[in-house]
Amino acid sequence: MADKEIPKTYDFGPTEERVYRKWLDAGVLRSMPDQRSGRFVIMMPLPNVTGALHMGHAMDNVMQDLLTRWHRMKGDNVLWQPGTDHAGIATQAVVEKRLLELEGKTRHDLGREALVRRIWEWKDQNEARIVSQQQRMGCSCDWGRSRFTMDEVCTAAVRECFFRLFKDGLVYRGVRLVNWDCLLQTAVSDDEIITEVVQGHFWHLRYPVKDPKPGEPAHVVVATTRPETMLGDTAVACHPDPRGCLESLIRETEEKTAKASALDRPAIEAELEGLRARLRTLAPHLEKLRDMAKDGRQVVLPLAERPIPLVLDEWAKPEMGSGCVKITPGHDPNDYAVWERQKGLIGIVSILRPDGTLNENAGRYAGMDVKGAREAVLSDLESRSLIEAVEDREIPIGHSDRSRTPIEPFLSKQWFVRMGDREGGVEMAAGTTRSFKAGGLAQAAIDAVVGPWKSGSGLKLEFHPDHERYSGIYLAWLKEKRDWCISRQLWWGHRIPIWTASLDAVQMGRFLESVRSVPAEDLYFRVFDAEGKAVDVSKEGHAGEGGPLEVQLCLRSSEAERRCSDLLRPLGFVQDPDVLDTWFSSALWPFSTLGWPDPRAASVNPGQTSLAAVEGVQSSLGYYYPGTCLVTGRDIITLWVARMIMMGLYCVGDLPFSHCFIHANILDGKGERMSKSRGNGIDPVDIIERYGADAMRYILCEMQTGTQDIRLPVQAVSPFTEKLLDLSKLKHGPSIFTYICPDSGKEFDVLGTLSGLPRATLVSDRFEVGRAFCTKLWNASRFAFMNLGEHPFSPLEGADLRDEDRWILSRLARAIETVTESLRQYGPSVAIGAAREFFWSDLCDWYIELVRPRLKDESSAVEGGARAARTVLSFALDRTLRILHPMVPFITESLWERLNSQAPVRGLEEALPKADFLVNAAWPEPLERFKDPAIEAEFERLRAVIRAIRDLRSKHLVPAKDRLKASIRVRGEALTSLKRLERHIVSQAGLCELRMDAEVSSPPASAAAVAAWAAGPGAEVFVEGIRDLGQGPRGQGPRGQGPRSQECERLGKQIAQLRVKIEASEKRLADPKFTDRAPASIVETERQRRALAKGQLAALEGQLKSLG
RNA sequence: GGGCCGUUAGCUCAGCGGUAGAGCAUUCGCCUUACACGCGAAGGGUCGCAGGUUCGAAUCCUGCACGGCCCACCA
Repeated sequence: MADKEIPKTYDFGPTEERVYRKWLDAGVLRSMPDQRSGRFVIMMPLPNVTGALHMGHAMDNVMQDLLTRWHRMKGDNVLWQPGTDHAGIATQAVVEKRLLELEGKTRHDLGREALVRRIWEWKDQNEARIVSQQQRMGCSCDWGRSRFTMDEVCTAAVRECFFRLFKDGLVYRGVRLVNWDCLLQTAVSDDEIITEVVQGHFWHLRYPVKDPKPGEPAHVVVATTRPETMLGDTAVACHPDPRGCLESLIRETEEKTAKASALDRPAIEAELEGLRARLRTLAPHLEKLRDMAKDGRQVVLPLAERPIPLVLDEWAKPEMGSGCVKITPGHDPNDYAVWERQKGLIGIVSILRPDGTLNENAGRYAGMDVKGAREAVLSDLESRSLIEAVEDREIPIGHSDRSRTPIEPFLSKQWFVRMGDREGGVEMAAGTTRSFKAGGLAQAAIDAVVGPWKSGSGLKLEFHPDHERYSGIYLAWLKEKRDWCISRQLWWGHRIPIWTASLDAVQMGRFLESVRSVPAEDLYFRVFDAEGKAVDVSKEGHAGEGGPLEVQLCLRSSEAERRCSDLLRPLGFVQDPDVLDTWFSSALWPFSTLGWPDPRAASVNPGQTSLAAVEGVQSSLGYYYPGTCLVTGRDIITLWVARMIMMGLYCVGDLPFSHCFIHANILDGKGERMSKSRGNGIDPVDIIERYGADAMRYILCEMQTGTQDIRLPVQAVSPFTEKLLDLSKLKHGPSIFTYICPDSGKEFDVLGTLSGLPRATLVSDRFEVGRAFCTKLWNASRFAFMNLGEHPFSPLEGADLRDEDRWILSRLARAIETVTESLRQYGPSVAIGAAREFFWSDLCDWYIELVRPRLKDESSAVEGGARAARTVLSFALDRTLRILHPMVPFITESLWERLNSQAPVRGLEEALPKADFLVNAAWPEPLERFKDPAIEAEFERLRAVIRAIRDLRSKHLVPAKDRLKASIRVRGEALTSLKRLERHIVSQAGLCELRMDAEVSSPPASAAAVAAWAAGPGAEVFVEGIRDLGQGPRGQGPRGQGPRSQECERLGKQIAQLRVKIEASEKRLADPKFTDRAPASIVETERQRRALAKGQLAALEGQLKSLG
């Protein structure tokens, strides 16, 4: 390929497209089980089909691609499983919202089937966009295995898993207080709630005592932030021992006071005083109430005019409010707990309908929404003088993450997975060769991290890069072992495979009869009586004689469902209308995608890779499970990681992955988390279009330094001026999503949703650096291509290598080692830093400059100079492209093509195996034998000497073309070494003459010679023939002083610094505590340091003197 | 309220017991035929504050301030 064909700048756009297409066409990204034992399996954290990807996803995807590409090059059989998540609630919410906005319809206008069809259409559009974003980033997943959580194969896994859980008694239905989203009308999990603080009030209400006896209070005061819930009150509680409770609190606080710092003391003392006052004034009152409660007395619930009991419960805190608390079990989780303790004494009332309006239990307030009811209740209480006081207060209120509406605690029937331990334990992976016993599901996931347990294949779960920290988050969540509410009252998702019917004795008989004809493994059922107690119908006399019984029947598969439908329909069985929590199907992702429970029967989409075992090839499940690594952000540890581990162990009997790499979150310039809805989210495609995919990947790798979240200052491209505007410094328009362009004064929008305003693209100029790197790589390669000629390979012998060749090979060996080791330790930043350092600072800045003369001078080819230089250069470029490929795959692959065409055979002593594609070329072996600390030290000195001369040139404003005379005073081994490398000093420092000797004297002062201290003890550099500083070509220095006085000032400063250093050093060395206690090596370095500093001081003083 | 994390050069971050580092930005000089998305050189930090441990602390311990995250929650 001729030089002219290489363009001067790297055009990333077309290259990226072409290279990615090439990988796809060649099928190099496909995975297939084979004989290799080295495997690397990553399950992509499935993006939600609803959202387009942002920078956070880009980080996640690039980290996975980095590891995937590295392992592919290492020769592992690699599977990166891509796919998307149906994201039940989020997706349905978006589609419903659009339906309402665009067509003015609700989901009920459409009906279940039609809505679900709409959502499928929506999913198809979005999925395509996500896949295209990932491909543009360079994700090397196996697209031939792409899955969606509602694919047939995933659905089959969901049913199988649910069936097993149900049969094992780990799934149950119960009436519980759940978090209710009144807009979407579904239960949501704790994890889907975000707390927002709002300004609210704290109302103190009076509840009249029913038939007060003499000496008893006429009313009890309770306080609430939600007065409308009083309609659902079923009791008022006070503490069983208010005095004792207060006294022990006072004791605790006294202890705290004793330990408190002076700063905290006043606050604690005030608290203490408050408690003492309560003990004096309130305790007697509370004790009276306690006695009344013991006596079974009641209060009258105002407005409802319903008597409710006064009960004793420790939930009532004597130190707070009035000391009494209203109990609303149907609408408050704490009160619900009180109800569970006191079921015999108090009732439970729900006053809410699923849509958030009040129901008939609310009497005349029925039909009002929460807000309206609150106003009405307050005004009615007010008119009866039942409000004792109102305080302003900030109240944290849980909001649904999806609908942004306040969450109501709501009593409803839901399905749960039992997380806690069970007597006798739980059989994990029952019926398989990997089965084992665990205390419970959560405990199994805990055992995976701590304790002696190991999986059948010897695995434990390990977090990176900070196991201690991240396993802590994981364990803390799991230890609560809270049951997992898996039902959602949505239409989009996996429908719960349970059919229920209420059967009388006769029907039960018919049911049991017909079920007998169904294979036992197809279904499982449980029977409950009216109280929800399990009934064993196999026993005589339990088949519904006492009234109708509820049958919960689980059908194992869609075939079983088809087979049984004729049997069940006549008996009135109906399928549960709810769907499963999205995380239920995501929890199965690591094996549902591989065809569990039966890869042979797993159906895949047309054109996709079969999961079944075929001739000579294992099934995908058998080969790729257990997988290797999960890459994700911190917030997913509890939501997803823990659940995958549990389900992997429960269903398959081994860990879905044994490494969990937690990467940083991306924040904006203000330190806020990046997200589309906040208007600070960057679309990776915008970055790719502006800077290139490799530039983006380069920066993302560089930013992944450890556990620290990363700030990425965000700029808007002004739609008016095209200039980059720093978002954190801009003034907002009327909305927080609009900004004012400072140059034009016009307003723009960053979301693209505010009609009428031009939208600004969000980018970040941090990516400039990545683009610059790619350009540099392009140009260095271009230099190589221009100088390699049609380079035929012939083996090198040791004698062919010159000093600079040996040096760069040693540096290369080190770089390969560091990059490999850093990748192994999940340290992308260190890896890319080492690769960059080698490539830019060693290869480009020095090696290429040093061999330039050899490459230009064909005559030196006779002695092997040019040939060796070309061999080493092509080899170094080959290795550089390899170690960079996982980070910047596109540009390296395209350069690889060119390198292959120009120097198809590369190597040093022997030819290396050829590789047509870099994507699956071998990862570089360590070059142990080329490591040479001695030559590296020599080059360190060489570079220091050259820099010293360049410094002098720069200070004295010597034009680049002027050749100077220099001399170096140096002795011993350093002299020998520098003599050997003399030609490099001459060429790199721009000299015409160089003298080096132990006895070189400084040139006469009249020649305005200057000395500089160079690297290592005892090397002084003098340059002759430069202008006196007082008569520099410009006359004036940058600060308006003469260069001479400026230089004097600089020298003076350095001398002062050195003196301080020497003084400190001497003080330390004079201290026997240091010389006795510190290790000898440290003391020795300190001595050397002092000697060095003294030498430098002498040199600098000499210099200052020569300046006059 | 409980827990976790952070605070190092103007910015973004490394370093985590032995002389304060990188990239960007800044200043100065260069269009030296691979590269001005570049080359050469320079300046810039009492490592949030206060104590303690140590011969020695950015690094370990304690407290405080500020910022962030997670969990629980004030009825």
